[in-house]
Amino acid sequence: MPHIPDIVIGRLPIYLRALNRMLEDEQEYTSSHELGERLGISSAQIRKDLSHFGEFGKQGTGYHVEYLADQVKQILHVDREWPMAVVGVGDLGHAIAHYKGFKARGFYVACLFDTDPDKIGEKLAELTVKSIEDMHDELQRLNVKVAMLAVPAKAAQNVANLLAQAGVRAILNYAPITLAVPPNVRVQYIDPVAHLQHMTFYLKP
Amino acid sequence: MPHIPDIVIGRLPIYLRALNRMLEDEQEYTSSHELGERLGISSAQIRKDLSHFGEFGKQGTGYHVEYLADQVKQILHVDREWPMAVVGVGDLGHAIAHYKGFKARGFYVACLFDTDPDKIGEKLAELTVKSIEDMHDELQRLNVKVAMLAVPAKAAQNVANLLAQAGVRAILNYAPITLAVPPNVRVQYIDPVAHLQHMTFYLKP
DNA sequence: TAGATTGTTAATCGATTAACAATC
DNA sequence: TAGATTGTTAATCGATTAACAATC
Repeated sequence: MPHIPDIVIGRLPIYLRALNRMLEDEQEYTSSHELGERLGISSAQIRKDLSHFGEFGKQGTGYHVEYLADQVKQILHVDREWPMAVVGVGDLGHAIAHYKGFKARGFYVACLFDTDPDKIGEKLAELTVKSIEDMHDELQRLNVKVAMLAVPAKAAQNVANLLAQAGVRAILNYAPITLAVPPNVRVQYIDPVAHLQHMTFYLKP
Repeated sequence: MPHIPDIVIGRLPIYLRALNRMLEDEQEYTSSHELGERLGISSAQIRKDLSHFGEFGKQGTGYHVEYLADQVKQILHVDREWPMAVVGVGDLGHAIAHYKGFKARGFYVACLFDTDPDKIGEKLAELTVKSIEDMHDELQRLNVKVAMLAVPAKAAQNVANLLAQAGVRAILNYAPITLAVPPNVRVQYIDPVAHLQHMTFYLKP
């Protein structure tokens, strides 16, 4: 597996999402054409993307949905359940902690942190909110490599530093700010307002 | 303004985010180099992107932060406040309804909808949750063109159809499913798990 | 066998970058 | 003036698509 473009990796979760949907509908086989049609992507791109990782289809019949889903899960390393930390238990942190959809897709919330003394000690989705002070030790103890960052923008960079120091390697950042992190740490951004602004460009007022 | 690549539009909100940050820090001027360094983007790309829309800088001194921010806001049509509908008031819908960050960036939540009779009538952030049955009329009345979709995956496509029929032109979809919509409706996706899976690819287990 | 669909190659398309004259 | 930085052009780089032999 040499030199796979990051943009290809970014599409695999989308493919997996569609495959899971087909599995729910008890569909046994699919094709690059069908998958492409559903996702608004060309069939050629889907075949090319998958070809980076192996040969998963059969001429004439296409792809076995369950088999392909299993393969993509392996490729993305979500054929297991990654423990995650959630930092910041405001409204968003609560919603994340209660969300039921992680397990089926390779993750679970293993611990919660906040700085607010009123929140520390709070019970939430079978977990107790801990202080940021205890974060380093807890992350090491639970072997947490993945974190979701749901704190105010002002606090985000500082928390990111602490996470990196504690060995976290992947941060999903909900704060509307670009983070600076060491090269061995990956960051992905969730900024709903940025998506909204992207769309209003095309809206004639 | 002919033929501007969509990928360029997608970066403008990121630029705007950084400019707002600089404004908060009372920084008067910036350069494509500084902006690029902060965002992990080349300075050439930033200059090229902006050049699609006009000439906003001065040789030698760079860009006036406030002026550029105002221009980008105009380009994205967020020099106003767009009323939004939120459909689905579960944990996520609650978090969205309570979120304070929309106004400053060009949006506000104007109405809330759900199908659950237990939730209809509930007061939430100064708004009353309405039935999906009333959605069409309410959206027309409030002239809502933008919606956030926070319902379960199973219900999402159906709600998207209703939104499109009611004249909504931009949908921010939190359900982990690709939607089929008429060509005059734009959709953006927020799938946190997809981002997590993107990152675990690079994590050696 | 005939029809369908893969995986792959080569061609096309589009985006990013490097370089620099213009100029504040 | 000297230094800095823009906007733009042309070159480079990379991603997407079209086409098709292979084959189920």
